[in-house]
Amino acid sequence: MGTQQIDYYSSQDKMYVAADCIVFGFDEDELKLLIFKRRVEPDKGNWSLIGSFVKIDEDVDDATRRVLKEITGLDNVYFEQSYTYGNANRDKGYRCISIAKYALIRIEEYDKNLVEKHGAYWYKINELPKLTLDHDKMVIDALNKLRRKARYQPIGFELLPEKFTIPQLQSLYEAIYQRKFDSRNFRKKVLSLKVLEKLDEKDKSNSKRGAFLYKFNNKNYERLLNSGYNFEI
Amino acid sequence: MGTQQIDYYSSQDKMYVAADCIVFGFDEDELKLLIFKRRVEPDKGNWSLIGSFVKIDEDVDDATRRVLKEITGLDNVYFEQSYTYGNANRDKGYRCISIAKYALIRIEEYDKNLVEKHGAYWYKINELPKLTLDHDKMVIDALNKLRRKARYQPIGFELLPEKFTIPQLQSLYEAIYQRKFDSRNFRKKVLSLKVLEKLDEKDKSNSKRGAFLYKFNNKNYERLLNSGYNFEI
DNA sequence: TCAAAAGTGTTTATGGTACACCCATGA
DNA sequence: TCATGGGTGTACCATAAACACTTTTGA
Repeated sequence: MGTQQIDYYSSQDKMYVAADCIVFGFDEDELKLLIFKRRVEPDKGNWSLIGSFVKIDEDVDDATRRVLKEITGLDNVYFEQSYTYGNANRDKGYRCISIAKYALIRIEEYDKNLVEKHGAYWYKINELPKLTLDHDKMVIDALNKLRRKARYQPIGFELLPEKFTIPQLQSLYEAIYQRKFDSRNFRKKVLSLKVLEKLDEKDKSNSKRGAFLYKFNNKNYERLLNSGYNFEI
Repeated sequence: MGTQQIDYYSSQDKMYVAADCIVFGFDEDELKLLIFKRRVEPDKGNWSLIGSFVKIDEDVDDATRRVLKEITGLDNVYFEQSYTYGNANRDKGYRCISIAKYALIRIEEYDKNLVEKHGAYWYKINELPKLTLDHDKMVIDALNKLRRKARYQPIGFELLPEKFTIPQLQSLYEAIYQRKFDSRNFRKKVLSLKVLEKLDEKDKSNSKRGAFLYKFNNKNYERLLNSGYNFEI
């Protein structure tokens, strides 16, 4: 805050602040979004992102972690801040500012029991139903942020299992950018970054021959980031 | 907001929301930041960004415009959202969430009378004093956002007068990125974008020979953006 | 006439892009 | 044996980077 300290909030009206989460996952070569069918009014039956009001003594990031934990059962979910939506009339009936965060989760780690409990479903990113309020825009914005970020940080790894194959990594990037890449050029590029460690195991779930598994080398990644680079696939 | 509608705000405590502005300007080959010496408690005498609480029925962007208008006397100042700062203890005594915006203004258009009125000063970006609270971090984050954005949008034009020379444009980019560029390569690059229109006038304020003035061609810029590009100087 | 900034071209290096075939294996 | 996905190398082109001298003109 700056120089002004006028009490604008002396009226009865309350300013609500919500941490809303755009939860991306990757599964079966598809980028997916976790959304919820509202089971209470207002807007019962409509699809929505998940979120929660931020408590008065709670960091916004902690509110985000709380929401993600409740929904996915996971601690330490990767998330980044997207935009903050502050139009006075964006919500119905009350003033609510939404601080949007996008999260990336490995679908196979996701606790499936939580789905039914919360009325949650994974939708393919290009088959989404209409969402409530301005949530459609929030998804578009988050996806654009993800795409932009994935260009200069190998963020995509957050969406893959710990061990993954290069064809898997490629199909993830194809899902994020919604276009095909040449497999020779893709492989050349990601290997040139030297952040992948080849393992002795193969994953044979997709082919008879099997594809070598790799894991992500965090130490080399740090080095890469500090030297400043650009993914540019 | 998502599925939860619990009333976390039933206590006396209020959640404040502020629109805080990181105002960049360009002058005499230097990138500058507009900051304020607080003349009231708390934190009297400390340097601070400018901001205001968001009114209950006011869009956050409108609050930003209100602040910028009051400080600079200008309508239609260019601004972008930076981060939202939501730590519970980031402000003193009360809970305040800060939605940070960075603004770019042409210093010569700035109404100098407003400086004294608000206790405002332009500081060179690399000679800033310590700012109050987390405002130092807000400036660093905003500067990084500006740098990143300037790579894929010719955002720098917002900081220059309507008519400007190529050496001026270069020194702006040198101020933003804090490094030198080769003048031949810089000129080649910006002219290749075809968003500059050469005028018949010269600016002789910096040399006897004078440098041709250019203006920014908005139509070509739109075309450029839609075709997707990357400034990459 | 000279100091100081404006303006101009070419060469080299790097990295992106396009492109087609062989390999391994389980069914 | 064959269908399927995994894996490899090369040639070309576009663009970034490095680099030095001439021009203009007011003082």
